[in-house]
Amino acid sequence: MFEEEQEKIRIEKLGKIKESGILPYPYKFDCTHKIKDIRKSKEDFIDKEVQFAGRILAIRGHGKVIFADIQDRESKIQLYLKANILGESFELLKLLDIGDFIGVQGKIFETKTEELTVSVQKFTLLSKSLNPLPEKWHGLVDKEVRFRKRYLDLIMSPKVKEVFIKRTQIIKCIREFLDTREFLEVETPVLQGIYGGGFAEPFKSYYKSLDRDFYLRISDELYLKRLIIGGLDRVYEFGKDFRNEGMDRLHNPEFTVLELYQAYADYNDMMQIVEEIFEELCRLPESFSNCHPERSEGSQKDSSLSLRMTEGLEIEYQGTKINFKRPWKRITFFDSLKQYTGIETRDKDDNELIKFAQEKGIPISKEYHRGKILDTLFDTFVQPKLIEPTFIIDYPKDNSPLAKEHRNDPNLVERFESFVYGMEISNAFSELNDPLEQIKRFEMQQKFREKGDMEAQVMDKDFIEALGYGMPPTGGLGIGIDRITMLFTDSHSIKDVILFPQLRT
RNA sequence: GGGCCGUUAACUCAGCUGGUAGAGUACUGGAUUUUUAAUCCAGGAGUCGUGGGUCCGAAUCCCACACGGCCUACCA
Repeated sequence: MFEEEQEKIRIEKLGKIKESGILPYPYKFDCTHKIKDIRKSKEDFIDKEVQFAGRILAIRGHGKVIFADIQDRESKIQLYLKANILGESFELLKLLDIGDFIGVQGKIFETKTEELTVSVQKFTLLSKSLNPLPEKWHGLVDKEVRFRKRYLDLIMSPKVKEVFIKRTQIIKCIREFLDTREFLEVETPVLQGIYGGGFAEPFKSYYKSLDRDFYLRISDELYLKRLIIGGLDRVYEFGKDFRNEGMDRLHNPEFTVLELYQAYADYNDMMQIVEEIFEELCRLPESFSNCHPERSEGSQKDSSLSLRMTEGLEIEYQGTKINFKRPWKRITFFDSLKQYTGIETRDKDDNELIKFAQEKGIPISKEYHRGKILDTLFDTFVQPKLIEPTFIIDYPKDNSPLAKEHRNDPNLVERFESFVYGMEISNAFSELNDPLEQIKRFEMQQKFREKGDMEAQVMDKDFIEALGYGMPPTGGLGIGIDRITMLFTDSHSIKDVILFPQLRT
């Protein structure tokens, strides 16, 4: 380690720093301000003394004067370091490098080019860096390195920082929304003996003490419902789910989901919650970009990419304007299929459907049960067309073993999924609370499983027992946090909104 | 799983009709008291992803592998 030319030079500098009795890695530094505070009301700060800290990102030497740029979490400011102000310590600047953390004390002023600047009276090394940072102009471009060394990405690109700050704001916003409505935030097991609540292959692990296989959860559903049974009435959990499947632009093997359950509510109430949450998210302030200094013209690929403000209830995603004004469009599952395939799938038997799919060049295995065939048709013909926020409602029973039968049609369940820009964003039911019916549904899944559908859900007897004690009518909802973060940060890939996305190791 | 593209200095890239490497940034030394992709002068820095093959000679051509990107398929 640290055997590159530049690293050796820095280690030599580190030695000199130590020799001169300076701690290269001191313990703390008191800041009176953050850089964004200074930028936000710069008139108030002119000639004022401030003390703050950050990482050096650029150094421009001019003999007896040195300019440097220093960056903290939200912002950046220029330092003016002058020999006859700093005296002897001016020489120590030679031992500093781009990448080092320093604390500074100085007065705010504007240069003749109107750049907000700190005239430094005193500086303190807070951490000596040994590795050189990526190039300042192009930044870090290589996507692999960006994901593997996200810290470098964050240092080099304000846009990336902005995305992840936004992500936190989104979660916080939803949490406040739910807390206000007296939902209780809870935590349920990630390690589960029986996985359930969704269709997916799990990650498998092994617990030595119990000599038993365990699974990483694919969903929080069955545990949260147990809490509804327990009388907690309104619960939610932000959590990671894990699915042992491929990864692409929209899928990461571990991903963040919000699930919430509300007693005495149904799926119509859940639709309203989705609409309201998105309305809140559209109102989130841009707290970051407007305190970051403008980049110069023609600079950096991302000068034009700074997160766009939402205007009213409209966002722009990948060049398309999307409006979240209530009410969102609602179409039943079968109507949407009819609209986009041109055929009434409800009237067709399985063989006719398979034939139709094959004529359209969609590979469908003969073993598919009806639900899966319909699902495939939906994914192919309908989902990509759902750009504007849309609720697809009233799904066939086969694929929804945890949803309650539709009040007007025994072949359907009260379920919806919401789609935006062709992406599935949420999934919700009027929850099935009839224990005997739940047994039947699990048995049906068991049959699918025996026929080779390894994603069919597994019978969970303990859950049935819990249901046997009585669960009130309940509405349940899951929202994909990664995907809504993509929407609100105009990110093309899920990897752009997960700090450390899964990569091959 | 399939297709296309990529992997060269710490970073961003050039070099690819085969003759064993080049620029900018960064770094080092020097000049410079309002610069901001600072500028000017000088300099150091690369087992050209890995392993094979063809050839007198491979960053360059061929094969395999690894990692990545985009698209596509699967998986909700």
